[in-house]
This record gives sequence, C-alpha cells and structure tokens, in this order.
Amino acid sequence: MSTIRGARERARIEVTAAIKDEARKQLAAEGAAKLSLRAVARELGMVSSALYRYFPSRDDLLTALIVDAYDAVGEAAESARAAGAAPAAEAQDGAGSGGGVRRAAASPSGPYLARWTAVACAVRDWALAHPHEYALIYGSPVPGYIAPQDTVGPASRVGVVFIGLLREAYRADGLAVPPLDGELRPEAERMAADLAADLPPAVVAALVAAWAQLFGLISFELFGQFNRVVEARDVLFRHAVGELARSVGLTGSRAGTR
Amino acid sequence: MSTIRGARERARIEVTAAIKDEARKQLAAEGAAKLSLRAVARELGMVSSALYRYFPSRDDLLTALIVDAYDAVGEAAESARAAGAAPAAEAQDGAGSGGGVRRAAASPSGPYLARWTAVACAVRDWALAHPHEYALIYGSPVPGYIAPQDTVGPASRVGVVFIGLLREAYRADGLAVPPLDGELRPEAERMAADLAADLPPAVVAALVAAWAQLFGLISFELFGQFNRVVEARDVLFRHAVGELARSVGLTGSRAGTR
DNA sequence: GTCTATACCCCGATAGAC
DNA sequence: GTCTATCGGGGTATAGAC
Repeated sequence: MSTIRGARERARIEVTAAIKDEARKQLAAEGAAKLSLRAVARELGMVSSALYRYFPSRDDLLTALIVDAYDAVGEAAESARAAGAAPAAEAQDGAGSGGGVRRAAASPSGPYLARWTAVACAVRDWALAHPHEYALIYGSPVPGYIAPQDTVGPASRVGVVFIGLLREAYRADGLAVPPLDGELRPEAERMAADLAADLPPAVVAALVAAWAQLFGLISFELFGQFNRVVEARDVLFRHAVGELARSVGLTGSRAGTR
Repeated sequence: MSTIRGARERARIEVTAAIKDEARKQLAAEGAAKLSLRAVARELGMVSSALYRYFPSRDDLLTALIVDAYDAVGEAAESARAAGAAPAAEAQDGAGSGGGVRRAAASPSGPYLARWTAVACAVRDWALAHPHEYALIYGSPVPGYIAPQDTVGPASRVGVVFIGLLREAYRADGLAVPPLDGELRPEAERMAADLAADLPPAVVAALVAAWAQLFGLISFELFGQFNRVVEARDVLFRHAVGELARSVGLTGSRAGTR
C-alpha cells in the first residue's frame, strides 16, 4: 500500500534531483541570471511545462539551488571542524562525504588555530570546486530575485561554525580577547547579543569582520582579480587566514584572556 | 573646415555617452548578464541597429561600462589620497570632481594611516553610490564575457593608489615592515618584483591580501550578506580598515622599520 | 547614420487533452 | 504528471533603402 506511494515519492525525488543537477550545469554555462526552465527541460528530454510540477516558478528553482549551495559549503565547514576536533579519537576514513578536506592534523602549537585554518581552507576548497555555486551565493545578487526566508538558515551555517570554534577556544581559555574600540562598542554588543551572547563583544565584532574578509580573499581569487597578480594563491590564503585568526584572538599558543 | 568634423565628432561623443548612461540604468534594473542593446535603443528612441554604429556588439558596450567603472572608482581613490596628502597646502575647495570624499584631516598621530583610511572609505563610498557598477567589476564575472586587455590598466588604479601610499610611508620611515613567513617568501618576492620592487616583499604580500579583504568587506555589505547581522556598517568598516592598515605595517604613529 | 524589414533564435507561463 | 499548443513577450545581428 505504501509501496506505490513510496515509489511515486522516490521517483519525484529523483526527477527533482535531476532537474537541479541539470540546472547546476547551466549555472556554469550561462549564469544565474539566465537560468531558464526551458533549457533545463530541453536538456532532460522533458517539455518545459512538465517542470512546473516540480518547481512552481523559475525563482523557486533558483531558491532550491541557493539553499543547496549554502548547505554544501556549510557542511564542508562543519566536517572540517569536526575532523580537526577529534584528531586521534576515531579512525576517520578520508573517504567521507566531505572529500578533499585539507589535512588538519592538530598542531601542538594551537589546536584552535589549526581548526580555524582547516575550516577556512575547507570553505575555499569547496568554492574552488564549485565556482558557479559559490558565485550564486556569494557573488552579485541575481537581479530581480528576492531571497525568501528559507535561505537565511542555511546561509548562516558557515558563520555558526566559526562562532562555535571561538566559543570552544574561549571556554578553554585559548582566546586572547582583543581590545574593543570605543566607537565600535555599541555595535559589537548588539552583534554579540544576536549571535553569541556568551562571547566577548570584541571577539564577535572581530569575527564578523574576519568572516567578510575571508570571503573577500576567496572571491578575488575566484572572480579573477588575482589574475596576473597572485600566483601562489594557496600560500597567500593560508597566510592571510592566519592573520585573521590573530585578529579574533586566536593565537598559536594558549594565551590567557586579558 | 574642421568645424563640421568637430561637430560630427561631438555628436558622436554625446550619443555614445547617452548610450552608456542608459545602459548603466539598465544595469541596475536587469543586471549585466541581461544588458540588451535593444532595450537601450528602445529607451533612447533609437532603433536597435543604429546602436551598432557606436558599439559593434553587446560585449563592446559591456567593456566600455567596465572600463568606465574601474576608472570611476580609481579616480575616487586617487582624489581621496590627494586630498589627504596636502591637508594644509592649498585651499582645496571641496566641490572637486571627487565629491563626497570623507573628511580625511591629517591626524597628528599618523598621516599615512589617515590617508589609508580615506582611500578605503572613498572606495566604499563610491561602491555604495554605484552598487551595480561595483557589482559589474567586483562581483561575479559575467558569464560568457571575456574581459579584453583594455580593462587591465583601469582595473589596477585602486591598487596603484595603495602601493603609492605605502611607498610614501616607507620612504618617510613610517612603515613597520611586518615579518615575512618563510613559506610566503618566494611568492612575496615575485609579487614585489611585479608590483613595487622598491618595497619590502612582506609589505607587498600583506598589501595584496589586505586589498582583497577590503573588497570583501564592501562586497558583503553591498551584496546583502550583512543583512540582519551588521547594523553599523560604517563603524565596522572603519575598524576593520584600521586593522588592515596595521597588517601592512601602517601604525598610527611613526614607527621605525625593523 | 538612421531607417525598415527580416532571419532566426530565446523565454515564462498557462490551458486543456490524455 | 506529461503532453501539445499557444499567448505574448524577449533577444542578437544583418541587409539594404534612404
């Protein structure tokens, strides 16, 4: 009885996935602004009107792709953090879903710094592997498209990983709280109340800035601004990420709060 | 004799400007990917084929817009630097072409830091005032569009301003050269040879990273990533810019090289 | 340099048969 | 859920008269 319904639902899920996969391909070729239901349908051997049974409109398909992309980069970040968190606990085989996460052996000089770096590199690796999906979520907004509420949860996953990382470091007394500029104090306190009430406002403010700057590095590399300028992007990125870690209070060695 | 030719050329220049102005309007409404010659022509009361006398193809129009945008933000940066450079020298009336450049009174605690901040704020101000042109040059690449060589000169203007600023500080002994990570040294030396052979490689490498991070802050603000997260963007930006200045060796007070 | 006309493509969305 | 057919738009680019 439930078999039929189950089979139908399974088919629906498969077709939905096929549509999204094809749409992702087209994203690469034509960009989000020109993503077209008709072209997707054509490529799948369907007729355009059939797609409307799966996605009520072009924007709904776009929303699904955006949510998927945020989830993918969020998951990459989460598993990079998890991999760094338990370096010797379980025999984590490298063939996990995260695939290709940079080795983040807990360096004895600073486990939190190592994890910070691992998460940042995982985000960059994901971006390099999925440039068009990255552009979809971190590039210029798609004109005319208004992101529905559904996207805000997935969009915050990467940020949540960094907050969790700093929280852990803070509790273990591994964070050197940076000084808080007086001018910045009200906003820092407001952000801290919103994002992580248990962390010092100075850390939260520094983290938000570092978050934007981290993606600035990735975007410049991905969007071609580094062409003919930076060759060894990997090295420059890792160096800058280390500096960003410093800016939020993560020093290499355990440093008491001040 | 040259009057007729002059008049014709003037007319041509005016029409070309009108086309670009209208195209910029459409950039805001539809985005670069959907910029269409026909729509521009329609709005100008021309017929589409007439535009081909001015721009041989859609991509050529796009290139013109990109070059204009790079030039505009470059000029904003240059005049912000110039304004900060001679604070008491001439009676610079504020009505200059730069218009709206944030006050950059040479603070006694560090003229180079003040100028650095002024340039960064000028770039951000320009971006906030021209969000779609900013997205055109610093957002996701336009799919299918390949930037011709003509764009690389204008694209480098902002970077050149920062390099000039640091050069000036360095010569005046106002730069605390940051330490150079060994892993980064080869790339830093390569970049320095390319961009500013007279500056220490460590400074050049830090500058390139800071450059990308600066635009990361602006892009996150402009592209909506700060929505529901950061309220006082101005304050956060200025704070982060100050930290970036530190990262390249610009401290508030004159500090000897080390 | 501007016009009309045209060739040849594209799109989102819906109606109604099956 | 998929199909055909259709409405009502959109686009790049060129040819050739004026």
